[in-house]
Amino acid sequence: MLKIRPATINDVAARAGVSYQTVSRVINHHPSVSKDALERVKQAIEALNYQPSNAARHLATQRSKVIGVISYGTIHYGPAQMLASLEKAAQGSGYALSNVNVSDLTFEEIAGAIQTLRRQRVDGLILFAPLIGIAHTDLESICADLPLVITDAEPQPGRAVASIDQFTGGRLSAQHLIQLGHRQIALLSGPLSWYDALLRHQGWLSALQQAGLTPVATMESDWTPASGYRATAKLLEIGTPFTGLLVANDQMALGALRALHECGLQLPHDVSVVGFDDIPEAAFLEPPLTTVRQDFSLLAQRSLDQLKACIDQPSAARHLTMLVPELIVRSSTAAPRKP
Amino acid sequence: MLKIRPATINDVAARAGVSYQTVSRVINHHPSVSKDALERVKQAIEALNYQPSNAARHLATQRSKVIGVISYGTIHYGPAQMLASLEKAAQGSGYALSNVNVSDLTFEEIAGAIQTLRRQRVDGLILFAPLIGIAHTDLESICADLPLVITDAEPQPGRAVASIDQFTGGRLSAQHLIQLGHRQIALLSGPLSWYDALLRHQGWLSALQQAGLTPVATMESDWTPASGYRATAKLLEIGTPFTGLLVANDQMALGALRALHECGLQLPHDVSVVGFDDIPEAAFLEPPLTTVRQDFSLLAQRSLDQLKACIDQPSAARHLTMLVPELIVRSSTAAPRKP
DNA sequence: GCGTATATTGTGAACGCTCACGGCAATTTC
DNA sequence: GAAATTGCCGTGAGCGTTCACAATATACGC
Repeated sequence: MLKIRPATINDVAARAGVSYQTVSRVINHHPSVSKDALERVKQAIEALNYQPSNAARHLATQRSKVIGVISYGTIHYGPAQMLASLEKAAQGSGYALSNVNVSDLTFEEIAGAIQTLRRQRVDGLILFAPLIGIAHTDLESICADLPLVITDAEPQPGRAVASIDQFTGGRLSAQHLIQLGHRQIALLSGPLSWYDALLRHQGWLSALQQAGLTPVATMESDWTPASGYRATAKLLEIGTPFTGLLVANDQMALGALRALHECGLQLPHDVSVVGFDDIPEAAFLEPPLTTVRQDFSLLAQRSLDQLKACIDQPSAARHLTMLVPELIVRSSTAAPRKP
Repeated sequence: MLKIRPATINDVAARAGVSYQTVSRVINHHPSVSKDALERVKQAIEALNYQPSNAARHLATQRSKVIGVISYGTIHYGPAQMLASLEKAAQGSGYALSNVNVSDLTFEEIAGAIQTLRRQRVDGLILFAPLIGIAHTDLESICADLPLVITDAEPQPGRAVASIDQFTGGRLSAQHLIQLGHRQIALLSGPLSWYDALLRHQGWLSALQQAGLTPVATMESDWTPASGYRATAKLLEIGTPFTGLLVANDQMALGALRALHECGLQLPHDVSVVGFDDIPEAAFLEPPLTTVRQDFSLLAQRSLDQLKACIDQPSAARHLTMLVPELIVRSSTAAPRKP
């Protein structure tokens, strides 16, 4: 397999008996090409299996047609969904995606990712990472000149943001338990360094407060089933009385379910549990999990739309898109057993 | 935000008072640059926040430093893992990744994806898609000139392949049930158009056959918990007698578990279930799931290593890397209840 | 002090494409 | 029938970088 150079615009031109410019016109669908030339060029393209070089186009047009994504934790359900959806959406509108997954949420990592994407001269950036603890002025300093959409992070004045309203999501799940009659509610948060984990937590607190309640316990875990299991086991061990458990994602809820089972508790009669995400597994857990569903596919589409708007009209006002999540009631929640 | 052109090598050269070539030497770590010039150039780079343009480099060097990935079903656990691992591995060795996720396993889709990646002049291709039904001669015809590693598809003579040995994985799980004493075993496969689903299935059959058994039932589902639930419910409905259930992935196993629970069956005493994948949830199901673990991170690394070898020494012999999966025994399997 | 080796630097061309412009027919206009 | 318009096509330059080569400066040997 000796490396054969791909055909160039000149090869096509020579074969079709026209100038390279005419070929360029054809591949860019420029109208002023004669029927005859068009046909010859098309045949030559076909015969040589010619594909225009993105790199050369990029250099000539100063647009890379690539958008950069900075993501975090793509092994988790939500981010993985989002990424897949973004890719699909980008494909549909002629952009390629370049993803950099940061392994730590430090400023250095983010800055490094931005450098990487800068080398690719991405036309815009979608920041899909929880950015707590990273000063937005710092962020501003390294990508002031890049069209940027922030997703899953704190809204900033003047910044385009597309997000799912995690606060409302948290409120919805807490209100659900409250309406069922629960008064002793424990909270199992995700890592509060994640912006969405924090917002869900705040949403819970807001709803509880409104009902005149305070949580009987508050725990923080790391999104994994194992951590949810440990936290719940601990809660049971120290004998905290609770009839409702709000969990920040379905995977941790799964761990919690397991801990509750092992303790011989009946769900939902002894304890009601609400998750978050509606992973495909949620409906098939024991019992099927009441949870909050987020539409990642729509979020991806909106983020991309906003970014394209930023790219095309750099002067246009940035706005804020908020998608409201949806409560999915299944069998892991019910009215508390009468004492 | 008016679009400011990023600094070029010439800007840096002018600022440092050297020629552009010297700057090129600095960014490529060429030795013959004087201490003095090196320092000045470095400062200028810093001051201008200069990043070399990948596109221009690509054009000049004829290497894009991008590797293309064609993937399928990245919303599922395995592919998502693989993709994340690949990206990490690529980052570590100076390559960027360009992923195209095909939504159908038709030749047209694959060909289209390859066209897209050709435009990017990827240095190599990792085909991470089950390719049953796609003639390898067809594949050969569209990417004979591209370094290619096939993962998760049928090995081809002369093609580099890195794969997890799904057949052995299937055998392992079946042997486990057989050793426990099960004789009535039902099979719940993934879509047999996926190469790995097929191999797992064949692995099961091979082990059963070796023990002189035939499956009491064979079903095919679509990887989702919902499909696993439906298939198992049907199995129970028609009264098939079985004590062991082999399932092609953990998500379907989850659905199966649910169906068994609903029927009032005790696990593992009435029925033993073995899954596949070892998703993070598996250890926390009710009961914790016996399953087969695949090391995607290692697979990604090996695939990339092979691809780099293909790129660097086009004439070297291709070989076949097979990773052996591991049986993880938990509580969803036990000896069958004595009749 | 002169030729020669060595270290450092600069110049021209090329990579594959698009953009701005200019040229030439064929057609239209008066 | 000359001038203006239109449709189609080609030429030159440039995008930001690297490569091959040439040029200069410095050091060394005798």
